[in-house]
Amino acid sequence: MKATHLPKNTPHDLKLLHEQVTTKLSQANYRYTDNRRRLVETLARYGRPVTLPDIINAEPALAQSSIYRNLELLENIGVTCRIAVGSEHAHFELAEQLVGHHHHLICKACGTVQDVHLDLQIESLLEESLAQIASRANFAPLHHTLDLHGRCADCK
Amino acid sequence: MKATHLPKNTPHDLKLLHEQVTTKLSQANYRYTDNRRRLVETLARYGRPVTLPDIINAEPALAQSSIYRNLELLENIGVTCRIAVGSEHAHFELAEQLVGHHHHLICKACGTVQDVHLDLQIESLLEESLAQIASRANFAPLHHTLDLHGRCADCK
DNA sequence: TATATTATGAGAGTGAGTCTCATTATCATA
DNA sequence: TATGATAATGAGACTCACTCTCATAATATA
Repeated sequence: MKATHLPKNTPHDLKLLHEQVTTKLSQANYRYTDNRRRLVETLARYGRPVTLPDIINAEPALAQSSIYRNLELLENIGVTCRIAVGSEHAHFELAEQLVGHHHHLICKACGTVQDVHLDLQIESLLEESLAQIASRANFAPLHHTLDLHGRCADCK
Repeated sequence: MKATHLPKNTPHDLKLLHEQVTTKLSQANYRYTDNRRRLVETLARYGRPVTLPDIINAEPALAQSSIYRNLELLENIGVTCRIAVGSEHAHFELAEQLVGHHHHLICKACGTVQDVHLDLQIESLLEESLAQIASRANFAPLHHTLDLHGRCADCK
């Protein structure tokens, strides 16, 4: 029962991931092409938000335009997620509905983003508090993001 | 003692704000030019993160290149802050050391960003928890950001 | 006032991301 | 397994937020 929300990138997990993506794609009448498999697998292997150069570096055969196109398509069906961390490149990772809710450590120096998990207790307190804030502002909340900015182990 | 961290945009507060900015600028050997005053005042008046078009809309006489240049300069001395919310334009607001620590409600539809404040108790719990996470990851934390994404009162 | 320094604005330049369109791959049905 | 319809791909043109350049203008100090 521990950390079932963490991607482990073992063959078994990859198979499960592919099954989930297959379902989501077919429900939306899309095909799980080789390009899309490689893209999803690359994101799973990195296990953290990556930029387009990161993806191309891992899969040089993929065309830039196809990657962007597929990242958008996959985002629309809840497989992928795009995050803006302020660096020149956007970052992409697997959606929370696949890898679980989490937060980010963002390095101001090298731009690398790392996934972390908040204590469940504080997480629920936080959600409660945010729900209150939202209702006070007449705001319809969808999800929250919590980022810790600083310097990573390599850069500090 | 209530909400002293909130900008109120009254003449008195503006005067105080200008004094603080004057100090910061002169400490860094910069001049508080008319352009910079107008920029700071515009940000104060909006009271929420705004885009470059927003600024030009409020102060059409300011040149685009000067605004960007000054926003960067002001950010470097802790007057201004740039945030990436994922929309096409970056957002800018007064730095937390001037207007206090706060968080954002981000509207997925219109892109507007609104400032909100978290319960002090939860805020400190959160900070504690983040400090733990950081030390575990050997990460040197500087500050955190917490955004609630959804639809604002006008768009929902 | 003279001179050095800083700030400004117009517009050229950069580059991440998007769009186009001709080609290729895949599906459904006979 | 052919055949036509649809979906996906890739190369490169294009967009546009943002940055850079450089000549001019404003300000400070002597």
